[in-house]
Amino acid sequence: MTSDLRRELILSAAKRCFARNGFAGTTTKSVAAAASISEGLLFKHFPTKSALYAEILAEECEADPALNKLLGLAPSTETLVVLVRGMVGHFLQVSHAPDQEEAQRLRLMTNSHLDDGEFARLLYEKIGGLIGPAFIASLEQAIAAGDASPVGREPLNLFWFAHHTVLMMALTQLPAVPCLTYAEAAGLERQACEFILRGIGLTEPAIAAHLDREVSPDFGLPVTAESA
Amino acid sequence: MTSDLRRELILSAAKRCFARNGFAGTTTKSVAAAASISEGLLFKHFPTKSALYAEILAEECEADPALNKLLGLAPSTETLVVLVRGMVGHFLQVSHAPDQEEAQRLRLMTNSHLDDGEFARLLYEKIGGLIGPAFIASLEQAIAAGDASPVGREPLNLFWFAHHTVLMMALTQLPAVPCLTYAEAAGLERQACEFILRGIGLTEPAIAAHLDREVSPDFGLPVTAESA
DNA sequence: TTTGCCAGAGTGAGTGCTTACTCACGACCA
DNA sequence: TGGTCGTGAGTAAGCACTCACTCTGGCAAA
Repeated sequence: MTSDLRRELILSAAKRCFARNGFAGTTTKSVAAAASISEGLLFKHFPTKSALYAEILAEECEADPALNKLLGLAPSTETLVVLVRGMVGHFLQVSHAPDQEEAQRLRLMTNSHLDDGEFARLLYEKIGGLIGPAFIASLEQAIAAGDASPVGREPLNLFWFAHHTVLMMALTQLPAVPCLTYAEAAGLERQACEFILRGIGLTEPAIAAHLDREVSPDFGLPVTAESA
Repeated sequence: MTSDLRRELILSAAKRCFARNGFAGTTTKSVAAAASISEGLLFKHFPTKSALYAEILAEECEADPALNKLLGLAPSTETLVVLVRGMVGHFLQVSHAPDQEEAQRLRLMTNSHLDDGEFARLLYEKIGGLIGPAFIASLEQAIAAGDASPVGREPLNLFWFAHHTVLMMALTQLPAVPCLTYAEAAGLERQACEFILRGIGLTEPAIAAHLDREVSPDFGLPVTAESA
């Protein structure tokens, strides 16, 4: 097997381990076992456990393919709703998605908050830089169109409030037995969307009008930077 | 020194260690050092490291003194605003509070989400059981008074959305270098309150009227169950 | 084609150190 | 004098990390 391929396999296995057990809770032995290699070989590819972890975090900061189509949409109330809806839908799927890719990212992200926060900071900067402008532009358009009341001078904060709400929702659903059971789970996505859209200032009629439309399935996707 | 007092000192020291480093990242040696005793004595009081951790989590589920006055208030729009304002104020103080007591609780809570979630589940049940009814009653009163529009059939979910927003805000501010820097930090508390109050359905006039009032300093307190 | 060689993939039994946990024994006090 | 608070030097297991070694495939010389 080539060195590069082996590296990737190790990184993939290690990501699973670190996401599930945190840095201190993960042993190099367990990573080697997960990658089906000896510990010796592991250390041929990565000089230390820390270096391996650092590389995983760095890798998670890269790339974000499917997000771009969202950001390419023209600013409008509709785009704003699609954005929020995509964000909510994306995070609510985290715990159910089969590949666990997003759950791993959420775990790494949360672990970072409890650690030095550096990884989380990078990711927040990335997310804010990517989605922030589109969010703000659409919110301004919505205000201009009379679909939203202007609230406060810091629309980006509103975006973060929305992000916080759904990220924490996903976090409560992460364990095998969820930490929190929401009432009427069927309508949860809709309820969360409404809460957020009202929170950022959209009017009731605008919310009702846009949420009752069907949304293109293409848009129910990413938001933690990089998609599944 | 009496056995009971020693126990308490150990628990307090251990809580600090576990909160900062998580379970796997904490050594019994470091706990003993933090409590200024030998490891031997530590194991005289607690049979295993796990038992010590379990006791800390169990202890965190107890008691909640200053919260009761909030819950004793008559249901009303005013009470609802006071409640939300208290919740926001409480969580925004978490990272700045000198005693770190609340920061520790937040760390334990977050760690639980990444673990089996059992501790978080207990705490959510407790919080929901305590504050939920008061929140719902006040929201219904607000609707009856015309201060809020009725939205959805599950008001408790709205409470959790609000809780999520502020808990995540606190989490981003936990590391020495915050993960996220909000625009216009001075007005942040106000902005978060407005976001939440709008989100749960309060009308703009009602929000403006109640948020512009001064709030009694007694109410800026707890919400994670048990106060500082 | 065969032979000899070598770079690098891969191993597993180590290394010393740290970990959770124990135990024999002193210090203090009713 | 017995109980219990407290210690510090253990122990075995587990940790991150190393090293001497084998195996394999490709390639140039014979």
